[in-house]
Amino acid sequence: MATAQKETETPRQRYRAQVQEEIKQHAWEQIATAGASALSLNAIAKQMGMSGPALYRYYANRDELITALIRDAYQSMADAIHAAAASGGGIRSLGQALRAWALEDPQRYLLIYGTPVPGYEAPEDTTRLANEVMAELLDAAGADDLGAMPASPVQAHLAEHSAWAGEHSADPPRLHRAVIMWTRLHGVLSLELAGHFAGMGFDPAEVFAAELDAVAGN
Amino acid sequence: MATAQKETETPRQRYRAQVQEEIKQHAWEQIATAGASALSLNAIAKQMGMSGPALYRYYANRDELITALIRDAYQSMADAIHAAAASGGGIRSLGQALRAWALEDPQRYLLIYGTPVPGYEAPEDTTRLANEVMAELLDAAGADDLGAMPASPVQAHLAEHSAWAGEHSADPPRLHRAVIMWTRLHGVLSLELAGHFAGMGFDPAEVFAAELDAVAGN
DNA sequence: TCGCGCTAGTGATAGCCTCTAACTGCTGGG
DNA sequence: CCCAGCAGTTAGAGGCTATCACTAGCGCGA
Repeated sequence: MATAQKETETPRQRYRAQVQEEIKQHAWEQIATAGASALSLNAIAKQMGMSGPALYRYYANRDELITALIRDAYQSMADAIHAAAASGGGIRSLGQALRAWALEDPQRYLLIYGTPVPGYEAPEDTTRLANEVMAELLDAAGADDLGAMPASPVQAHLAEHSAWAGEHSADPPRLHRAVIMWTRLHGVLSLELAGHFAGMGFDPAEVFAAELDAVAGN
Repeated sequence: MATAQKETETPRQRYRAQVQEEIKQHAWEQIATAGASALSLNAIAKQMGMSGPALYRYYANRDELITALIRDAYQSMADAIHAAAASGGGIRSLGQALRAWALEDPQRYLLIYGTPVPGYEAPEDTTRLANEVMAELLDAAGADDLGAMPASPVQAHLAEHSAWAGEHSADPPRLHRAVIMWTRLHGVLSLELAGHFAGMGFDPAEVFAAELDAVAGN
């Protein structure tokens, strides 16, 4: 069968994929405890009982491994958002799902939204996944009443540059709500994850929930 | 004079301070072009025409240098905010000043608000500077009409945990406005600096200005 | 089933990095 | 004017990424 060519995996390919997965798992453990900048291929190799250069059979260099991790992080986020959207709780449940996903592994969130390396260019498929997430936000942005979003200059501006919004590109209030949902939730979440609320005593969850309410239009 | 003891700087002290300043300047150049993770003491030493270990006379280790840079970044931000507050343009001019300061050197902003290293603990005086900035936000939060901030659960919660707010700790709407000013502006700004709006076509300045309007109560 | 090609893994090595240790030579304060 | 202390040096340990030349064995095609 001509189509089976793709389905059939040789034992070698299977082994290869398995080892790549194991490498990523060890990498996640390192990142979770010491951050992405401390990730060491050497240390991973030792943990797996093999000697340094062997890893280069599986990832051409450190950047390629990190890129694979970023890809997985995006995928994981998209899955979480998608699941929340599918269960149909509207903006609030989607926002809470995002927060839960971020708190589950802060460094995973920061791998996507943290400090970028100046030269780094995100690969094509991660922007595709980012667009998927935006599409989900746009869908959710229409679930609640949009009457609470009065026309404003920024809506006009967003409507003029709305190629990213796909089918919803002609709905200015919706574009606006999707954008502020993204920026406001990220604002609270990233400050919380970075520990900037640490000494202040209040509960970030309360602020997050309030922002979620504000976005939903209360 | 007993008091002159502190004022008088020996030539050695002066030289020392001067070299420390020069080291920081080279460090900023490196950070601006390649990010904080790529900062190399060795490279700085070579740029200054001296050999590696000499720098350890001035900073005990890499972390101490980075801490000094973070301190300077906080100070610079506090100065910018303070100048904007002093010129009295209210929330909007303060927000625009913050954005201008951040865009002037993105990596400097990210040194404060970017991905933290898990083990890192901010030194005492940076939290003092952070509090200064918050105090400025709290002052500005009262400049415009607070009637646009209806009572809400989060205001009650913030009022219960408001030790960080100093003299304004008994003014729930003001606390709330200061917090959302912080989180919302940071939300837009950090996504812009990290390049997450890159492929979308709209102007981050418009979104930023709209958020500023929303905080001011329009 | 046999043989060979390809692949996984090895050690050696170059070139970075941080940071320590031992040493030298200048300088400025008493 | 002299010597304590400070700046700067070289050497080196131990970490990292990454390349190279090599070996050993798996599994595909004949």
